[in-house]
Amino acid sequence: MLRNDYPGQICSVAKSLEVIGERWSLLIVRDVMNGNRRFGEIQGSLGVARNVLSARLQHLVEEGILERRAYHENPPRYEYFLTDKGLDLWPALIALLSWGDKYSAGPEGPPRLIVHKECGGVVSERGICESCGKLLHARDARQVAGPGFEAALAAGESSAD
Amino acid sequence: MLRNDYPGQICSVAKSLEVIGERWSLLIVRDVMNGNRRFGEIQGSLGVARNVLSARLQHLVEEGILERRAYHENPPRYEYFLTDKGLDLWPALIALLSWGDKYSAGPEGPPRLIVHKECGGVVSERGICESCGKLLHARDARQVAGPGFEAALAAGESSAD
DNA sequence: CTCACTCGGTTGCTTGATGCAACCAAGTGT
DNA sequence: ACACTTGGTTGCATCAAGCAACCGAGTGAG
Repeated sequence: MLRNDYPGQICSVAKSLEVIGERWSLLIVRDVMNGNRRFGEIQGSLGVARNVLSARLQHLVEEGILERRAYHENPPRYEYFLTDKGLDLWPALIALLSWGDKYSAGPEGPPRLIVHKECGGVVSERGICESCGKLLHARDARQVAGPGFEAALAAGESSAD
Repeated sequence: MLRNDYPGQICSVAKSLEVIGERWSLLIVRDVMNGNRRFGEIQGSLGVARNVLSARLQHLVEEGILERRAYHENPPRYEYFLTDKGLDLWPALIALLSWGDKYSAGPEGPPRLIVHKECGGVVSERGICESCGKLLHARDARQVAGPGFEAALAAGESSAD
């Protein structure tokens, strides 16, 4: 039995986890969403083992979540981009980010904030702009350093952005 | 290095995944949310190995996501309940469910639907009732069989509810 | 009173995934 | 000519997951 399947489950949560539930997969998607597109960038940012990253990227491409495009021929050099299917993982990432912020952030506040590109408002747990009230999608928002960023840095964690 | 940590990551997504990113953890939370509270029920529903389930339940209790209560003394028998921290994972589960529905459901439609208890409306990807427009939380909704349920059953998957 | 069964696990073994370091191929820079 | 970069692959050691067997304390059937 493979590691990444949950046999006999009817729930779509299980289906989702079969695709992006493996260790590192969701963090790779998040990394690409934040602009890290190349093998070396992602590897450096996450600290994931290179063989594992290679396997995950291949899997995510097969699943239609990432797309691999050559930015240089000979020697071939590639960049990874999110497809619409990959971008649709944004609400799940936002939900996990918010949960982590709520229960793991230090007293300084969350290390990262998601802001609405258009109006600069902070994006809520449900992916709604707290300033203008719009329901957002992946392309409408970007990540910036939050109030707890410096503290997290000082705690010996790498910048990785 | 432990399996469940992502060292050097400042992002709260990584923090969340350190807690609920291990295989089976999120499905256990979902199972308890759906009313499976006992070891045997969860084990039968998920088909997870008993030693792994034991380890995950213990971990989730330590993390304050589940609470273990005795419903019978001598021999001790326990039930697991979600804490507020556990219930707060609902938006993330909804997001993953919706993503799975969108990309893995058959032509019949999703196998499960989340409905608003109060008005019976279907709950959207962001945990908002499509009927009355309210922003919902875990206790406001419940899971029911969806249009694709029978098809999923016929596809040889277990009922597990 | 005994035997089978339930419930909530634990233990031991096997298999498979992950982490790490070394290596490689095709350029580029100095 | 030699080191460095990029995007990997390969081999090996370790750790986690799956499986089956077992256990302790009751409960129900005959």
